[in-house]
Amino acid sequence: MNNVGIRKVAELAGVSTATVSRALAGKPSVSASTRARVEEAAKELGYVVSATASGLASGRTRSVGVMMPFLNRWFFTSVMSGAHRVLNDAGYDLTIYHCEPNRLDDTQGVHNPRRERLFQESLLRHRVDALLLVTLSLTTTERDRLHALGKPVVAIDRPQPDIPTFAVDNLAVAKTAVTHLLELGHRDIAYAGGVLPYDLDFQVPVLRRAGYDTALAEAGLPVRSTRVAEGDFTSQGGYSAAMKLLADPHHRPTAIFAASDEMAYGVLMAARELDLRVPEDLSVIGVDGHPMGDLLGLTTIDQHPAEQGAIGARALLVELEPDEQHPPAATRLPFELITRRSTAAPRTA
Amino acid sequence: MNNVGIRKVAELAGVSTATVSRALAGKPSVSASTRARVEEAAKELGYVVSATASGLASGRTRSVGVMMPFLNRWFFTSVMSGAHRVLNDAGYDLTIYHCEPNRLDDTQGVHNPRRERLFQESLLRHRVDALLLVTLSLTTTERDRLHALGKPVVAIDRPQPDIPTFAVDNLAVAKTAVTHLLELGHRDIAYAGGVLPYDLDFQVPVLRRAGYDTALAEAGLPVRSTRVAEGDFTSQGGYSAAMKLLADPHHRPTAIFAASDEMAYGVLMAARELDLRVPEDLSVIGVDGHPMGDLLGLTTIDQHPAEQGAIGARALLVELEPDEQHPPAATRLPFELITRRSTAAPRTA
DNA sequence: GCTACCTTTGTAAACGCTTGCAGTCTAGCC
DNA sequence: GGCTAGACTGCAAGCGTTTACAAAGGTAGC
Repeated sequence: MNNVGIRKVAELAGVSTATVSRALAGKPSVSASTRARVEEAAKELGYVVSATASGLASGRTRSVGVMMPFLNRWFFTSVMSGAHRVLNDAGYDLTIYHCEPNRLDDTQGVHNPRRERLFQESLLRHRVDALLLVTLSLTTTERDRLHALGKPVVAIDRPQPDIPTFAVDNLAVAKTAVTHLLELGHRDIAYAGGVLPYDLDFQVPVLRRAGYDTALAEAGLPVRSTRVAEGDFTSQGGYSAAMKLLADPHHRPTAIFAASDEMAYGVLMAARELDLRVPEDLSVIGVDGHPMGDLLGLTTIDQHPAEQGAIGARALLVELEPDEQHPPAATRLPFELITRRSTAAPRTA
Repeated sequence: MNNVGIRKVAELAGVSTATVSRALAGKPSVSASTRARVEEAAKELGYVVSATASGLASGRTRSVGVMMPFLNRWFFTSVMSGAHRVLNDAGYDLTIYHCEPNRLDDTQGVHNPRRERLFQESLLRHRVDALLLVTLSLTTTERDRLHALGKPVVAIDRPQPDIPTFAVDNLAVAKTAVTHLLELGHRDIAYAGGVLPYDLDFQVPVLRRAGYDTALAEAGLPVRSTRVAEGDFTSQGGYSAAMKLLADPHHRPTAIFAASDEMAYGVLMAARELDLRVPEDLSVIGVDGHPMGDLLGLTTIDQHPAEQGAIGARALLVELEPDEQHPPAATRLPFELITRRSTAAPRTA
């Protein structure tokens, strides 16, 4: 394949392979002149360290695994994208592990062969130095296996016991959204909550729901069950939730807080279908920062998913490269209210 | 880390490491009883072959690289997702390479350090056994470097010289879309074409445009420049293209063929903003099979992106494992007209 | 001028598998 | 019964780096 090995470089540079290795790895104990000579030789021969050989000898692969429940949904891939940028710039490759969701309608200990193989085989191959979990719920067994790997692990968006997690303060996010609506004068605000069909512990939706409840309570407003509906985290889910919330033409909420932007799109569809104008008849606010929100004029809480991935990645780098100087890690993730056309004061206010 | 090596398994099973290796690799020259004993020993010890060691010794990493210009756009990640399923089931991991687009507004030979590093370093590390290129335009130099790797390479969606490519027949896709509109009775059909801001050779949009032209020509209709507009492949792009196409209130097309579903969403927005009802005042058809199309009632040509990824992956597997029995590879990719609410006969028909 | 120490480099032993080659054993054949 | 082919298995040499340790060459202090 690549017939240029470290030996040829060593020969050309007139040093030993050990020195080549040290020079190319940026080790300090190499004189400037030697390092220069080695680098030039390497460039001339087009030499690049073999990942497998280096990995075997050093025990480090310079590769990080990203585990996610969905490989083609915007939020998850945005996180991945942000992580990729950071890790790649630090010289790491990304390997993706698809951790298939355990569906709610399955029994807890359901036998999912792919997922099982992931934890019992793939991860044990030690192809990666560290793992980034994106919005994942793990069983105790799975968490144990992860810890047994003895590698840095960081979770994004969904806290896991014993795993450092980076997530926005979902309660605060929800409160911000609802408060925005309250400040516009809304008093009858509904919540289109997200249910992950695969989620075993509901963190995100529960917290957002709690934020909704809290904000209403603080405003002295009641939380009514007819003002809460659920759907999965897609526009379809948002649509069906909205259809429920808006079912009674004589008693409709004046605003809907949707647990994600894609759900909010569904709410917009529903409103349109019911001939409700947004924001005149109904205000809508979402969460995420999905790119189509701009065009649709959707007010949202942007939680900067790519930035979340980047932050998680930096946290891993801190552990992977303790010598390096790292900027202090942000622990509380930023979010931001973006006001667009879909929210306004209620007509009857 | 993982202190169970092949030697312990060999001891426990009472055989040599060579036999363990062969048994676990599924080589034929191992007796059934020995194989069983080895497998049991491995399971008991929780032994899994080390990826690096195996890779170094055998020269094969059991990992495939996926190169894409965008890491968080639906089409690309759907392809990746389909490929992942197939490859993972075959025992391969996926490593992602972000090949940053060379933007159109750059000079051709633009110096993009990340992209350069990808071709001059990352790929040379031989971390993967094969490569899947998703909608990528490469320079000659880059293609040469790829070939120099001596590894199986397959491209999806955008033909590259000397690289086996799997793509839908974009001309036929466009013709199907336009023909659908013609059959509904439309005679004034516009094209909201996609421009990839990064694309250097325009394959997809050009072919779709050609299909549009052909279908019109076959129907004896003229192609007018005022009926063609371009935007990037996003809903924003579709929106601005549609705003141009629909600018003259007295002379509007009765239908718009958008080069992607996301663009079609933008067209729908534009129509709505102009108080045009869909499909009464304007029919809209897209291409892709994006999941939100269902809710939006968008007629589209589904090109099954995940299936494209799967097909590309299978093609790689054929080359990676010549011994195995493989089903014959599909070469022409399937697509499918999905009729929904956004298209109907024109009112004036 | 001698010692002690630091910097830089080389030597060679891993790292944990895979695989060509050779050897053993069994069974079939004449 | 001797011979051969074939089926298994083991031996040991890599695979291409990294890195602990040793060695060499300076430098500075006294």
